[in-house]
Parts: sequence; C-alpha cells; structure tokens
Amino acid sequence: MYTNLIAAIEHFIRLDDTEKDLISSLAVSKTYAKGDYFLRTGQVCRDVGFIEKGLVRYYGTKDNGEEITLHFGKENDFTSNYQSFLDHSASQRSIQCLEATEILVISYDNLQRLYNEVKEGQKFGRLVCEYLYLQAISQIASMYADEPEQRYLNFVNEYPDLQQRIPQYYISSYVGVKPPSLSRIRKRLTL
Amino acid sequence: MYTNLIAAIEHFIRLDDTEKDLISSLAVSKTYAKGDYFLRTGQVCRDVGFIEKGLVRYYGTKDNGEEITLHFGKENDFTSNYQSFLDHSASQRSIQCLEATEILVISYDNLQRLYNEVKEGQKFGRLVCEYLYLQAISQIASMYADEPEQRYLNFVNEYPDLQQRIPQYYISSYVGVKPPSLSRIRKRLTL
DNA sequence: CGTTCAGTTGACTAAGGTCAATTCCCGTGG
DNA sequence: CCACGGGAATTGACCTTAGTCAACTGAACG
Repeated sequence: MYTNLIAAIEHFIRLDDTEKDLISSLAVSKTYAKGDYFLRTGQVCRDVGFIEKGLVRYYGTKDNGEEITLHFGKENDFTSNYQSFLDHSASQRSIQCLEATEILVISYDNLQRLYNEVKEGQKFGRLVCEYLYLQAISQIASMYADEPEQRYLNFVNEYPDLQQRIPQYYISSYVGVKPPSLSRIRKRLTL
Repeated sequence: MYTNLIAAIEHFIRLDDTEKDLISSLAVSKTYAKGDYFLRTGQVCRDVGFIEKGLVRYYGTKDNGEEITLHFGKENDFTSNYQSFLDHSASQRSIQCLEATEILVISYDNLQRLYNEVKEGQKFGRLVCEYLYLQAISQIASMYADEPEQRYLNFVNEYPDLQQRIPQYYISSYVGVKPPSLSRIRKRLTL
C-alpha cells in the first residue's frame, strides 16, 4: 500500500478502502540513479510519476542549447509532462533525477482506470488540472511582477531544504538569470 | 441562437440541436462601453464571458500600483478570472473593455447546468481547463526563453490586428517592459 | 489655437550578460 | 597524508539593455 500516494490523492478527493487498494495496484515503484531520466525530450510521456524519495528537475532546451529549468519535483510531488501525456505528442521537456530517486509510476492506461473506476476519479482529473493551472498562472504573475532577487527569495522560501540539494546553476536557471548574476544577487542579500 | 458561442464550444465537444438551444438560453448578451469593467479587483468573478465583439484586457496591479497586463481578449475569446470563478475568492485581476464590447455572459450556475445537462459537458469543462493550462505554460516558456524584443514580435505575430487597436503602453506591459523600452525596441526593429 | 495625453527621445543609472581568471570544494590517486 | 584534477562558484572588467526622469513631439479634440 503506497500510503504517501494515497494521501496525496486524498488531498483532492475521498477514497474508500477498495479504491485505495486499486490505486496501489495501479502504481509500480521504480528506482532511478542520480542523473537518470524519467523522461527525455522527444519521447512521448506515457506515465505520471509520484516521487516517493529524491529530487527531479523539469527542464527544456532553447534553440541555442541553453537549458531552462522550469520546475523542481521533490518528495510527494507528482511529475509528468502533462501536455505530452495528454495528447501523446513528443515531449519538449526532460525530467531528470538530481539524486537517487524512487518514483511510483502510473501508466496512461492505469490512470484512465483510476479516472473511471474510482468514484470521484473524473473529479480528481479535473481538480489536478485546475491545480496545475493555478500554479502556472501564479508562476506567470511572479515572472511579470518580481525582480530576479525576489524570485530567488521566493524559491528559497518555497523550497527551504532544496537550496542545499540543488546545484546553483539549476537554481539560477529556474530564477531566470545566469549563474554569475545569481552569485551577485546572493552576495547583495548577505551584505 | 448565439452561433459564434456554439461554434467555440464545438471546438471542444460535439453538440446536438437541443443542446445548442439550451446553451443559447444560458447566455445573456451585455453591452459595455470603452473603459467599462467586466470584472474589478476585489469582486468575486461570478460569470464567464464570451466576447462577441470588441476587446478586453486582463490585468493585475502590483503593490506599487503598477498595472500588469497579463492577457488580451478579442472576438470569439472566452474571458473570466478562472481562479476567482472556481473558488469564489475575491479577484486579484480586473477585466476592462478597451473598446465598445459585446459579451455573452454565462453565470456560474448556468455553466453548471451546461456541465450537467449537455452530454459532454463535464468533458468540456476538463478540456477548457487543459487548454488554459497549456496556454499558461506556453506563456511561462516564453517569459523564460524570449528576450523582450522576441516577445514583442510574438505578440505582433499572434495578434496582428490588435497592434492597431491597443495603446502602446498596454502592449509594453504585456511584453514585460516599460513604454520607453518598447519604443526603443520598435525603433531597433525598423532600422 | 490651446489642452491633453500618448509616444518618442536623450541623458543617465542600474542590473544582468559575457568572458575569462581565480578560488573553492571534493574526491581520487600517488 | 598530501598533491592533483575537475567541476562549481565567485569575482572582475566590460558590454548591452532596461529603468528612470524629464523634455519634446504629435495627433485628437474641443
């Protein structure tokens, strides 16, 4: 029984015991080494992952080869390329493990079973989408309104523990500046 | 019969004739003068609007009073503060008409009727949410990857006609720069 | 004609980008 | 135990571009 996964789903909907058993049977635990990929650019994203342990980064690559880290996923987060997952298009994003990571993997077909066989399954799908949307527009608002310095503070605030676990240059990419600039921002903040 | 609205919904799901009649009966046409508000900050967004004619801007206000234009809505676009609409929270955004505008207004309760009485109504709700989400992450990617100059070009490309109809300073806000900077960007581009 | 407001322009400031050199950290191998 | 190597992070010098503020231009309108 994957209790963390169950708890995460119960954040959105109610589950009875039968449904909890079903959900546990739909997920498969996989282990990834540091540097391994949960998803690579060009692949179709056929699974949604629930991170039991470890850390991933979700990133895209610009035409000039520069990598843009759009998101981090930590324990008890879901991770996936929702776009590629929905329409089976080739993913333009990669999901890479930054530490040894354990992920509960749910396939597209099994997620459909969850949607259809759990009483509030469809509602779960809708609520997750709404949650992702609200998260996305909050990120947009921050990009518009906040200076890099504030975005770095937001990051530290939102992920207090992650700051120690993530290389600086991934953080700078997430904040939206180059490593020397983040270095200077950090210096300014300590003065 | 609001044929444009019907067509927009049929972009997502199939409708039979009865359902088309129902939907037309759920919407009310309202007329707004230039400068009028469809939604004001602090109000709860109780309706979703479908723009039949005219133009709106969707914006928020920073702590320092600066307005940030996050989106424009034109003919055949839906407009709403989805967050406030979903959870009945006070809206942190405003929606203002930039021209004389005609909007088909659908109330929260009537939208629930659409969801429940149209065969694929629930699916429509989910697809719209997915559409909004994909649009949002595309905007995030642009904020990360594109320089202001490119973002201006994206805007011109995406809304070729709107460039003439929107005051420069709203565009600059949407692009993410101040009016003098947009002016210089435009100058650079014409050289 | 003035008034008004949007848009442009100039002068200056501030902050991030770039490139390269240097330092720091850490793990490896002698 | 120490020396070395390599990647990460910092720093300095310089460039580019957006922000700021103010002046100016231009068009719309009464």
